[in-house]
Amino acid sequence: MDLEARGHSEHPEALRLWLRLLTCTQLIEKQVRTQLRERFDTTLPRFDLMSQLERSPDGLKMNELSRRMMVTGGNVTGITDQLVTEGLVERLPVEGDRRSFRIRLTPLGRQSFDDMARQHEAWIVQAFGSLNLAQIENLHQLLGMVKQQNSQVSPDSANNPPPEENP
Amino acid sequence: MDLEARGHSEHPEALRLWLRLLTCTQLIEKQVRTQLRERFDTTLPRFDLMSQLERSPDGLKMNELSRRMMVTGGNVTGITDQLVTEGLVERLPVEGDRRSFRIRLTPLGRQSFDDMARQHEAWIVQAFGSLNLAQIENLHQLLGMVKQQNSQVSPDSANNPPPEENP
DNA sequence: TATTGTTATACTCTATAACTATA
DNA sequence: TATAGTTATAGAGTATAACAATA
Repeated sequence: MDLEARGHSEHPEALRLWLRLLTCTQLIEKQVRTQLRERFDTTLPRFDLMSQLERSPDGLKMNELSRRMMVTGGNVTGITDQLVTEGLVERLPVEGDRRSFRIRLTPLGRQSFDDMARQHEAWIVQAFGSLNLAQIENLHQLLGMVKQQNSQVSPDSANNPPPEENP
Repeated sequence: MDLEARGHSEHPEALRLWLRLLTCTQLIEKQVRTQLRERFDTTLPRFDLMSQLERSPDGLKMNELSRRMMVTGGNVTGITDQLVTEGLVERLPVEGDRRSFRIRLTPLGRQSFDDMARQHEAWIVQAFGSLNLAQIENLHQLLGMVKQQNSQVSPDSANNPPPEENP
């Protein structure tokens, strides 16, 4: 766990910050992936897709899911296929465009997601348990500036609208 | 790019922070991976392995590399094999234990890494370009608390020493 | 017996590009 | 001609477990 050994520059502040950011994310992400696998026999991308749908009761189109999850369309098809097979999501027609679908959580999928989300939140609260509320909000605000900067220079920024903030 | 839609709790501060942290890391990591591939025909784990070695002129043993890179031993063997084939790193004997090797950068590997590291730093400076120095150090310090918290509860914390800080 | 490292294997995730159907 | 989604493929990345050599 010494990713931060990568810092070696003469102006190392940004580099050190990046390595620490990466270390923190990997530590937490590894825990989340392990728990999702062991407790719910699922994966982070599957959980991610379901959580996108949880916020959109009317469903989302494939290309919208692809944009939000930051992966290409073929992958969304694959993950969606799995979840459809398990009865957790469904493809619904879009009136007026027979090429498109709305992907939506089924009642079973919503129940399943709610169970996972409750546990997931507890893991995350634990992960940030050493910070008080002011520190959490300070971090959130600073990372907001980082997010904005890197959304603008993202490789396909020409096609994508800027990232949306949620209330 | 709406990973943050995953926040849905009634006590959402930690969750929102996590989703933003994940988004920021993914945005920057995607850029770094793409650049490493396009400009240097290499990958992040290869770069990571070389950067670990760059800080240890006498080399590192396989299990130490495995620990620092947070991946299992078999993977380190595979990446090391690639880099040995390309003449970038070498396996040297460890006196007193014929089971072990020291993995070390070759002169060619050091030169290659220095080239990449220079570019890499520029990408990272750009990624955090919207923050001033005080904000960078503030972020670094707050994430230090997160790192410490999650190193302690890491799945194999029984075997691993706590994370090391670099000067 | 325990440890170091390797090999073999399988699976998830990903991007790319060709393809089908519809607009 | 363009767009929405699928299929096919290849490769990265990872974990697991069995294995060999040495301690």
